[in-house]
Amino acid sequence: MTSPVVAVVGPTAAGKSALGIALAHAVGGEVVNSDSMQLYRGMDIGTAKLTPAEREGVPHHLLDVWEVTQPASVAAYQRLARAAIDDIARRDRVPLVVGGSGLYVRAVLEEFEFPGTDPALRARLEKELAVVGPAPLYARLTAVDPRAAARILPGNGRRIVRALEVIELTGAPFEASLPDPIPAYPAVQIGVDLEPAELDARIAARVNRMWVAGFVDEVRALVERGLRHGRTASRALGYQQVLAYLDGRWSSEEALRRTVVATRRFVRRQRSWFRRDPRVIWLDGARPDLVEAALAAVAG
RNA sequence: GGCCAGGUAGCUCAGUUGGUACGAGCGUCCGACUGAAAAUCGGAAGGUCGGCGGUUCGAUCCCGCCCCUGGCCA
Repeated sequence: MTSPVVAVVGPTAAGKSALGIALAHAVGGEVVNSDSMQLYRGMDIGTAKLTPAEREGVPHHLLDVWEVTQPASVAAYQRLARAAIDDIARRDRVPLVVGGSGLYVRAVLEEFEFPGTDPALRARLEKELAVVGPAPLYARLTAVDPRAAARILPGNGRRIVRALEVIELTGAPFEASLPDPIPAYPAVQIGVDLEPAELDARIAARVNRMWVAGFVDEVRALVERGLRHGRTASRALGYQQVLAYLDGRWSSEEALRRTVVATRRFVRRQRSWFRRDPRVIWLDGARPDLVEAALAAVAG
């Protein structure tokens, strides 16, 4: 019997990476990253990616696989992650999916089929959105697929465009809500979180440390490699703010401050995503016996 | 000490020619989320309108005094 996949989820800065390492040592596991931004090569300081030394010899998969100019893709990630998990399991090791990108985690752990995409069609719709705004596109969606329209808010241009893309591409309606979960692997999900005040303090400290560690230089170097043309990477937390600083729009202090604030907002979204999944077993990241508690949860 | 500007939501500010503040942006809280998800979008809670007194049927808006902040002068 193959061992279940263990997922470590929760808001940023709560201690997922460290727990992942500890669990890997304890159960003979390997980490599969499920943090959308850590997939980018060169985005290290700003994503709080573990350094090779901090990985303590534990193999990590799906770090540094994309160039910053490449747009991120859940579907692509899904294929890569499943291949990594299958490979780890085949070697009788335990796959540990560690990261805070909720959709990515679900896409891997559950039966989740993404309809296709068509870059040209997408570009056309996005251009239209930029020119006329979401209202006309929403009206069209309402006419073509009222069910999908009812589930997407009229102002959400991004989702409207995607829905229209899928409908045009497949000729079928777009399922605009999350399906009931059907596990793709037997899995245990461990949620790590901290008291709000404590997590806020950790975030502020972490972002300050990033600046001291040369985050601005990291962004400068990535600009040379095309960061500004990266649809996804250029919008990553912190990177987005430092780019504004490099453009002279904000001072360095302002960029730092706004990164802290934006990270708090991100934490809220992560919580609201993971909280709705009743299967997640929540543990306080501050408890001294965190690793033991997590192992107990894994053992069932 | 004198002059000027200003004190309205947690923050930065609109506004009311005197009649219950349609306040805005940001923050905060809650939620949605199927190929950008560290993205995108929605909802809610927050206000003794600096203090005291006066004028008025009625004052956040007018008058007086006081307190506080910034600038200029001395």
